[in-house]
Amino acid sequence: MVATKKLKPARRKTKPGPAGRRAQSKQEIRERIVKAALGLFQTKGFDATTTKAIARKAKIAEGTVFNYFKSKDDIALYFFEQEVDQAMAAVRENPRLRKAPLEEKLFTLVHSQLEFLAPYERFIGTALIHALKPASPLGPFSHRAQELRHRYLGFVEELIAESIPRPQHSPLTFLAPEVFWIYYLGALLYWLYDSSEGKQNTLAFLDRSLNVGVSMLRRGKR
Amino acid sequence: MVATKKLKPARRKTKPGPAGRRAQSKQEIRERIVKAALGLFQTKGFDATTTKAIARKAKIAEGTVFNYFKSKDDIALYFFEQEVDQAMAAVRENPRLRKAPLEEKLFTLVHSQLEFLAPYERFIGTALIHALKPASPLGPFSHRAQELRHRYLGFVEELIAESIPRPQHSPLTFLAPEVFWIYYLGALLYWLYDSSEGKQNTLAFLDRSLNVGVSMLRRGKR
DNA sequence: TATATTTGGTGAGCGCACTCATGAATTACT
DNA sequence: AGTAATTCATGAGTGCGCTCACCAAATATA
Repeated sequence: MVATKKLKPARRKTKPGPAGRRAQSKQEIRERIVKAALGLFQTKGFDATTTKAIARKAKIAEGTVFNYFKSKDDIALYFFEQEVDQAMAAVRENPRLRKAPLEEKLFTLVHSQLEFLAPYERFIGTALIHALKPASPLGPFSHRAQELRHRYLGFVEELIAESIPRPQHSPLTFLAPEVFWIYYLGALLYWLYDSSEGKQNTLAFLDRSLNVGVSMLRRGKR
Repeated sequence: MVATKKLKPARRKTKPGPAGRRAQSKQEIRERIVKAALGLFQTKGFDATTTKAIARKAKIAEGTVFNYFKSKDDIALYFFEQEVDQAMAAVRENPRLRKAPLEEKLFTLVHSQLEFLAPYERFIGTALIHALKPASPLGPFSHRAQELRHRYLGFVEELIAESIPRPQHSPLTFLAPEVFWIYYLGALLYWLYDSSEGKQNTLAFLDRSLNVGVSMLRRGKR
């Protein structure tokens, strides 16, 4: 029963400095984890990145990662939350867009998302593959990602509502946000494989397809 | 090559057992695995079912499971393949449907799928949760499930093509199979939570929504 | 029948994501 | 200040899905 175990006294690196308060340190560690994880995701891919490696790079114990994120998928999800929030804010806070046509708002939305993702292209690629696996808790239709998706769809619905007058609503209008969600996934794939300079092919594709889509929405009254 | 024959005391190793042929045994084991897995999925849920338990119930070693299926997800996928194939066959082989309107064919398709799934409701529930996780390799958008999804979408596209004349094709028609895929997922969820007798609410929902959807497709020309 | 080749079941073992009892560092209370 | 209460980093441990070297049984070849 009595195990002669090497009990290493848990040594904590006490920063002698005017050590930040708890909350401060918490925020800092959270950022260290995200930064370490994103770096590894980008260089090694999502699956090949272990939580142990993330912890090592963030200079914390492996278990600590799970004090901040419920799962490895959650770390990636956190990143996508930032991506979506940032893009929605970009649309909302642009006064020029206030009275712009719907297709322009949607273009800005997707464009902002892609800009945010740009530095992490490799990560996005591996994460998307991972996410599209039928069992992925990170997937674009997953339970875990539901809240984020819901927020995004709600926002798109809002944009549509303020551009398409009520009486024109058709069953298609009701489905539009869902369709747009799929559309965004398609655009992401297009973007990932777009090797044109500055991803201009993707931008052109967005422009054209959004025009077609929105005009279909307008015509589709009743 | 040149045989230096050695004479050894003959060792009879042949077990008098009714040794089945290899192929026969293979098929049998495969079925044992599927049956054991489905049983456990249904009673304990997908996640809570371990491959060890499946092996134990199928009376084989754990490793053997992976000689027949690449992963645990693949076992579930195999089940869904049967489901889809069966439903497509039900539509194809029903002569009455030959000249029936599109909405009727689609209704039969989905209805057949639901009938097949009926005895495994609990399993479907847990599997769907599992599958909708962003990282699930079983998920409805996963890489692994891609082939099955492709087959299904191709079939739906065929049905649409033989009902909607070419010149009426619009961008919407192009997207229709993808939309229908989402629609099917929605219907599955509806069905899972439908506590009405004989799931009649789901059937009514299917009837109404397919009528609306198909007529939209017809009107949406050009 | 005797020997060579192939098939495929086996289960210990691996690396993984994730858990948990522990106790040190911090905060709250007096 | 001292002391109690709380927070939370820690890392060995757990159980998982899955791999692999092994070798017996089945089959092919003689």
